[in-house]
Amino acid sequence: MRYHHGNLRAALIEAGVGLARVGGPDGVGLRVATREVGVSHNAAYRHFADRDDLLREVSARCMEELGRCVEARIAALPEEPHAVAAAWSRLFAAGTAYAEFAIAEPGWFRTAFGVPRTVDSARRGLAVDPYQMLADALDELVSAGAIPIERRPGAEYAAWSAVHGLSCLLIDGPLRDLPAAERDLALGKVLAMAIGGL
Amino acid sequence: MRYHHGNLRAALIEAGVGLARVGGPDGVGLRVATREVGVSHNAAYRHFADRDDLLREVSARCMEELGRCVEARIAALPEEPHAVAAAWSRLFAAGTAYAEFAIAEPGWFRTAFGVPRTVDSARRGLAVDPYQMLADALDELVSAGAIPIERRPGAEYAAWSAVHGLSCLLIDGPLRDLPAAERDLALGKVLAMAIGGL
DNA sequence: TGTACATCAGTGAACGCGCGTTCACTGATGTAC
DNA sequence: TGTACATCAGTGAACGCGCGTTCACTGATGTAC
Repeated sequence: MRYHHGNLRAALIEAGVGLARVGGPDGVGLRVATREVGVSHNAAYRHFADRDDLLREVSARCMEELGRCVEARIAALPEEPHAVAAAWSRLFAAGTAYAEFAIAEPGWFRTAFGVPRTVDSARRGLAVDPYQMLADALDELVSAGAIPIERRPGAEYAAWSAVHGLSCLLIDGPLRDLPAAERDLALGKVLAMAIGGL
Repeated sequence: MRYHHGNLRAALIEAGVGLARVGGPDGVGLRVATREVGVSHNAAYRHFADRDDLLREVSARCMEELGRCVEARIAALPEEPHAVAAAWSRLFAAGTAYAEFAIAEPGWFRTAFGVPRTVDSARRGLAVDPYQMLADALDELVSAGAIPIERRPGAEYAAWSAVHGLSCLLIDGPLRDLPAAERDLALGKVLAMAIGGL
């Protein structure tokens, strides 16, 4: 370890992401992150104003991680010539990936959403933005004629809420211990409702 | 303050509920609760195994608080002779009350859902159970013929997820700073989707 | 090409905080005789 | 009706933890002359 680390800021964020994975937002601390990187605990203050500053950065990375998951699932979709069917299956894939991410990586999921950031900072500059991907899929449905345009405003709230809510209930809430089969039923129901209700 | 408090357990839970209201689950501690009640910090160990024990109890109270809110809203509904319409409007009222509770009392809402409890302990013995109230409303819709019975299984997951997800996004998530008007639009959309999708 | 010096990025010790938890204790209560 | 004693519900001091943050510092880097 050189005296001048060279990339300490990035290293601390990466360490923070690792901590968030295990312990959620509460698991991200300055001392533990610097320890992990192998640097004295207040070297961090050269790169972050305070602990919250680091945490916000980590939270943004977690959000991106989620975005990448959704993106990958959509990219893996088979060719679908019919535009409407393609848009629906993109929406379906996005919802599935979202919920599965929450179950597979609850720490990241909690960190992505459980940290106070302004709407601006929450989305500006994100490499991949799950909310934007959802909005895009809905726009495609409208332009393909599958959804009447007058139902479009606010539709992303509805779709997002449904999938997000299930995710929350499954990882933190009363549905935490649902057996996997029941979980899949619930996910199917949620997606069917979201799609049927649009 | 008598040496023997007489009802310390209940007093500590009540203090905990007050702390949760302000600070969410993290705001509930043994020391701060005992301080609030005016008793030495480890008198609590006569009544709770540890901090988590208190927190679980407080969490259950928060869940009941939510249940009472939903219940009150339903009880305040005007007479509606048509059974189907009555059931729909009960469902609508429940969803509205749920989201409004989350916005009005985010600390309680987070404490109700953010504390690890088994499915059993999360619901057994609750004076009022929001989940049960939702399931009841759905059952009524089925028995009134408004929902075909084959769509009933899992429907509570879908409806619950939608409203719960919106609540989470509004209090902790990226929709935190949504202006009130936009918030109402979102709630309307979510409820319309939930109802349309069932 | 070498040297002086400003600037930057780390170090290490220390402070103070609030927390959960344990210990040995003491004051109050109720019950058996 | 009174007394001895077990039981219960509190007290107060202490331990140890990890945290965020501040301080004065020193080693490394790069730039002007």
